[in-house]
Amino acid sequence: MFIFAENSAMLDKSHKYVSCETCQVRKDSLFSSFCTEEVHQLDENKVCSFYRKNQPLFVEGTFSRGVYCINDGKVKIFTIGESGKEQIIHIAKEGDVVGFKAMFSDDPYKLSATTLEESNICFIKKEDFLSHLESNPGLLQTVLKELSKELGERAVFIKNMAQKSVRERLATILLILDGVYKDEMINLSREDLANFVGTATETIIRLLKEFKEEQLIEIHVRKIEILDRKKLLREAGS
Amino acid sequence: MFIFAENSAMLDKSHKYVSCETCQVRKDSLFSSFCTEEVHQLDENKVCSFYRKNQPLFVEGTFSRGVYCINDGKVKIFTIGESGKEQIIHIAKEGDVVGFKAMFSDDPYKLSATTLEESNICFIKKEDFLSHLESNPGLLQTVLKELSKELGERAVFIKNMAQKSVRERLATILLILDGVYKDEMINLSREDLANFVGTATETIIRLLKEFKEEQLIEIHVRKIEILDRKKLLREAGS
DNA sequence: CTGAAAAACTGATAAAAATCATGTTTTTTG
DNA sequence: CAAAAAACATGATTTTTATCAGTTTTTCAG
Repeated sequence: MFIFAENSAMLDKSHKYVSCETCQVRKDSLFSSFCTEEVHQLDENKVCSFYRKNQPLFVEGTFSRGVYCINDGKVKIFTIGESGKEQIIHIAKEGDVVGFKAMFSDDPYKLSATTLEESNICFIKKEDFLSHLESNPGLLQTVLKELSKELGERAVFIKNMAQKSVRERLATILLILDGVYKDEMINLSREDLANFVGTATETIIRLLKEFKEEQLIEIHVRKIEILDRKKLLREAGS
Repeated sequence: MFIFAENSAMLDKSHKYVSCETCQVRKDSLFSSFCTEEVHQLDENKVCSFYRKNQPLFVEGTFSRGVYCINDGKVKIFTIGESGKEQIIHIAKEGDVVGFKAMFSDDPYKLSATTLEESNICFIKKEDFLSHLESNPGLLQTVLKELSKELGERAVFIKNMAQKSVRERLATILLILDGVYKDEMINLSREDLANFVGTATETIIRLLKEFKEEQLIEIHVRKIEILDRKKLLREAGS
């Protein structure tokens, strides 16, 4: 009975208790510089929730009420085009804080965020986040740095879309995903991959087959294992 | 004689004296919230220079020493791909402050900036800008808002590159340039246009001809006049 | 004012990738 | 557990856009 309960708890993240004090991923999050007192404050005011796969955190066009701190799981950040096709801009993982860019303007979200797998995510109210930002110059510094970093990343993304072939872009994105999924295997649908690379699903399927034949990757049903990072980097053309 | 001198001065921006106090474009710049004292301080420490066409303000890979405030002129912000082809990310105009994103990380510039025409541009040292930022919460607010706005714009740019045809992208970019060049005609080389839209120069030339035949634009040698913004917006597909 | 260089333009061809149609697995769910 | 749905896969075809190889026009320095 207890063994069942334990197993169940291991699979079902909804029962996992998360305190900011002991949260392992906080160490390399926006909140890494927080002192004990601040962590305590964060802990008191946050709301931690379990998200099923494909649950939205926020939707473009709505207004920000706070930020989301991912304790466990993956979240795709995307925008929807005229035709209804998603364009994935970024994939956030454990330790990432999501949705704080929308808080500095009075404009609604320009992007949507949806979980890619079962996730544990804490919500911090806008007012709490902003008050931390005011009282903690370190946090402000980190936020400015992060904004600047993302601006750079998006410029590179634009250049890649403009100048690289689909094959090169897929290689590039696979390497990015390798960093996101770390020791796990990449676990994205072909459609999501296509919406990240900016191409058709069929093209992704064909190219993955090519990469597999060239021993750059291995495919386990739907999960992708990177076999040869060096060659893949060469394929990425940069 | 005097008439000649006057005409010459009107064409030659190098002799135009610019004080922050009277600078017309400061009103809608990052520094719009500055009080008299702050404007005075800005004025004392800035260095105002004349730039010829195609002069670089900064080059990717080098380190930031301060920010550039465009009093008059246009500046392209771009990054260079593997093949040496530029990808233009943004075109800055009078009143824009350029290069401040690179100041919040210790990383080198990820983008380059070069004048597109004769320009008057003031330089503000990193330390001066940062000290203003520290003492003026309004400036910080504006900076955060600007960073957030640009992040949104780049996400839209990525989506456009991924999901729109070259024709739609050209229409989109022409409308953006219409805003940049305001009452003037758009004055960009076909190559720069191609590097902004993310396509080949020949394709741009052919599409401009189409747009001209469809009475959306008029071409005066190299300058482009927008005739029908409404139709162009429809062509842009959003 | 002129000649060389740069930019703009044109047409033909090739390559890349989208689209469409259809079949096969895999996953989800009652 | 079986049926339905969703995701994955493959082949044929079409469209878009890049590339190449020129010509003409414009710009600019001397």
